[in-house]
Amino acid sequence: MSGTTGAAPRRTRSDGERTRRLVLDTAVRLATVEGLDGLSIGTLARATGLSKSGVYAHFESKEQLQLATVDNARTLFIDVVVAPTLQREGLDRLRALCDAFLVYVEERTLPGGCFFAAAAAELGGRPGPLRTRVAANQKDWIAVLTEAADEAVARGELAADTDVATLVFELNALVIAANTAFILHDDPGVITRARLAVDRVLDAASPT
Amino acid sequence: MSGTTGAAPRRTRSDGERTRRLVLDTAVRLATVEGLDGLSIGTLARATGLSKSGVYAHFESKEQLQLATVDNARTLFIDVVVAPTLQREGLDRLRALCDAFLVYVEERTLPGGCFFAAAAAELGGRPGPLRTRVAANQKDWIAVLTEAADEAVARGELAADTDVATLVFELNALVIAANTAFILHDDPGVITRARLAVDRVLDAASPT
DNA sequence: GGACAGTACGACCGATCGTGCTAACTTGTC
DNA sequence: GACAAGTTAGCACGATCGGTCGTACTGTCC
Repeated sequence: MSGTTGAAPRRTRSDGERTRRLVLDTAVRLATVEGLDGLSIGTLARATGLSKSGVYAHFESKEQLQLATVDNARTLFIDVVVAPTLQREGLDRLRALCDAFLVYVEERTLPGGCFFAAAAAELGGRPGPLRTRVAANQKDWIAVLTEAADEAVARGELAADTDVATLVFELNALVIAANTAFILHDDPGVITRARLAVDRVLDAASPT
Repeated sequence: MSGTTGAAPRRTRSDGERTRRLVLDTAVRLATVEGLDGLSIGTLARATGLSKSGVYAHFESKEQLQLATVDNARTLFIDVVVAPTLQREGLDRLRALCDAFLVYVEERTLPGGCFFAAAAAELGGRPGPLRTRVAANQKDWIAVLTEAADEAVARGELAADTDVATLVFELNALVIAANTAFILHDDPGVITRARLAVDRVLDAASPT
């Protein structure tokens, strides 16, 4: 049906970057539901309204697309969760980080919950560049939490003998578990429970 | 190469059930790495040495195979994690449950870690019979933990005013986070850290 | 005003996907 | 020894997979 007649809207040159971002933003959203591997070029093309090769033109391979998707998810995570807490410090910031993560989940910023929680579970057992990059991002997140916790200890807002690594492990476990349960059971109550648990953990580490 | 000559070993009639179990056991192991959706009939055939139709003969559809795989994973989980703690009671049993789970992860009983952790992350955002069944199993696990914790409170091994639901949420979060981190980073240290955190949480809830 | 890099399309490739159908062969029952 | 039931393999299907190719159009630079 679509003849060779040029009735279609013409593309300007700078539309390339915009299209690339559209593809990657769509990829991040889709990947939280279908998984990074379940995400197919065809699905991505349909979701963006492009043709398969139109999508493919921006990436040299599917793996490159997946890597770019991870990077895009990182940017989004930083914007939504980390950046808003940058002007806070110490314990205040630590609480803000946990809360921002829970808001990011409960507001369904991404349809399938936290991108990195999904990616970590999917790629965990499969060595390769993708897993490496996801793991690095996860470590960065732990480092952000650790930095805030260390600062809280230095300021005397948490007990001086606090085992920061274990504390951070606990906090991360709580918010990730909230993400999983929220997505799996569609139950907003688990977010509330996670907030309660975060408070309890931080209170337990408060200086005597 | 394989001609029509019947040189292959003949199967006895009761081999059907055995083959079905072989397929399902293989499916559980593979699913922790490839995901329940990433698992394909062809891969499963290759891994078991059967032909594609030989695998398929035991199930009416791929979804039925997936559901049977979930049920098989449930049986394995009960055998490995829950059953060994049945003769214990109260706080002792609660500790044993957490520890058994961590052993189940650290010994790589399944190559991709806990089956249900992987399945929950994969199917979370996708409503359907599969997600429903996975969610039900997850609730059962929480119920097992809750039962032990309630008993511990009743026996006075945990403080009478313990918020059992939040405590169980915390314990589950810790062991699941250990699973994810262990698989993602190949780091046995996180198991140790999780044990530490479990002890801390339980100690914090001990009666005054 | 060409040359050129960028952008997007449709057609197509071999491989694999889930799923049927049929045939060969085994075992247990009569 | 015939026969039903069960078990597995072979083969083929339409669809979709990741990926390539040739083509047409765009804006930019010389």
